[in-house]
Amino acid sequence: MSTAQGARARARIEVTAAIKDEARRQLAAEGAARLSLRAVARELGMVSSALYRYFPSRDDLLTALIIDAYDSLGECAETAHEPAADPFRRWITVCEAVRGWALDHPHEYALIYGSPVPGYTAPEATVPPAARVGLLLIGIARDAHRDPELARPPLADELRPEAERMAADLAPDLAPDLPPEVVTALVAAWAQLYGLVGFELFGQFNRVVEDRETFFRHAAGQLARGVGLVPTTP
Amino acid sequence: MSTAQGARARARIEVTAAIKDEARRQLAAEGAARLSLRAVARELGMVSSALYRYFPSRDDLLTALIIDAYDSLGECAETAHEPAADPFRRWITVCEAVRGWALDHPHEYALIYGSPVPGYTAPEATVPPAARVGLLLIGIARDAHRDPELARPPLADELRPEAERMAADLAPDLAPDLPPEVVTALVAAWAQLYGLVGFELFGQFNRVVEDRETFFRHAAGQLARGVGLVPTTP
DNA sequence: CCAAAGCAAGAGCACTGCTCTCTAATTTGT
DNA sequence: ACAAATTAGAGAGCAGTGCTCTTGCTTTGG
Repeated sequence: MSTAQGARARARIEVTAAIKDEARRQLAAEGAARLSLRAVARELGMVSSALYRYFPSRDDLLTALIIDAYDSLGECAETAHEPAADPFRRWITVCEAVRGWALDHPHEYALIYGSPVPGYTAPEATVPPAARVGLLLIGIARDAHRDPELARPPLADELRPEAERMAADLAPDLAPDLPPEVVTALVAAWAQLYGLVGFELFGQFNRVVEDRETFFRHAAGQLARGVGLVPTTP
Repeated sequence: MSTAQGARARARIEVTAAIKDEARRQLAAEGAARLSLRAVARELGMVSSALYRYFPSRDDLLTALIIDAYDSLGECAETAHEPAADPFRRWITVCEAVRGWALDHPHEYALIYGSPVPGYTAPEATVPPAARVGLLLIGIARDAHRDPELARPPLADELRPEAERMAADLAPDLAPDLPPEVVTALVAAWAQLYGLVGFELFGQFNRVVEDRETFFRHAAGQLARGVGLVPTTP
């Protein structure tokens, strides 16, 4: 007797998982560019052509790994998150979780936030998992800005009219309840966070920054300040 | 009659240049991962093995392209730089030059600031050209902080002792004449600048930021503020 | 002027992604 | 329960890759 879905279907999801596991191992060991379908199949004791029943191309395998990586990072950040703490602490915690995950999974981080594989465009399916960390940060800012004591990040004085229009275009779909300048600062901080992590990960800080842990904590704190999570202490 | 170095030597540098040119064309057209030694040789009408007389491996060709890219970016930033303007304007100009170069040369930007090629570690020769933009930014900050009116970026209050030690370790070799907290802010701004550019370039801002030009200018302005290039206007 | 060094060419190895055909097993419809 | 349809795996094969080695030829330097 077989289960509702039949033995074949179950074998399929098992093999699919095994392929992804082995592919992830090779990814972690060698990097995305050296991930080889044939090597994965070889390691799994199957012939390479059989693998194409599960993933129609190498790019499809990579897409699956990308989605998993986004989810892994998102889950890591969500787990680390302490919703009860104050906004500043929450912000730092999430940022450090992102950095920690990146240091633990450098090749997967490179896969999702490094240069995209040429000719490869991420399908729509990657969007929701990719947004998880961003949503977390938005949530922190949202909670924080219930407190009227907090500073609003100022728009640069120079080109305020343009900047205000830009910020207004930016805000609505993303976080309608937050002031436009906060959303702007948030998006910038989001990108800058990945700049910090990427530079550390890809070796740009070698021989420049020694105590990277402290440096990152400090920089993340400044980002929080930019988003207006820190009360102005004059 | 041949020149001092002989015809053979001249042919060598010509062929070397032709190889790099063709490689750069393929890089721009297809990206680093699809750059093929054989294709370069084919396009140049020579056989692939002949190419190894000029570049002992594909990685060496890539290294040459990386150095050229760093130099191209550095020169672009230095050309755009207006040493006579005020620090804020100088900062913005250099940042926008970096962004512009990145948008014009996406694959070359990905090559130098994206995920490193697996197993590839940049040789020492890449360090000086890679530092050009950084030195430019340091110079701007140095000039700016001759003005005592400018704000010093504050260290985060939370962990000031650690942060001060970190900043002190960071400063000496980089810019001994600048206050440690400025150097810290500078290094962070440097990384964050590349986070902003990378996110735009690699599509992370799709459907999020529409007016990217204005957004970037604003964010770069905030970076300048973080480095203390803007007088505090209370 | 002749040996030494530098060069292009070709063949070849081990590898890659991917397609095709063929066989065997399993699921499904009647 | 049995035939039909679907599906998994195996193998051969194609076009491409980086790279090495050997073979002649040309330029160079003593």
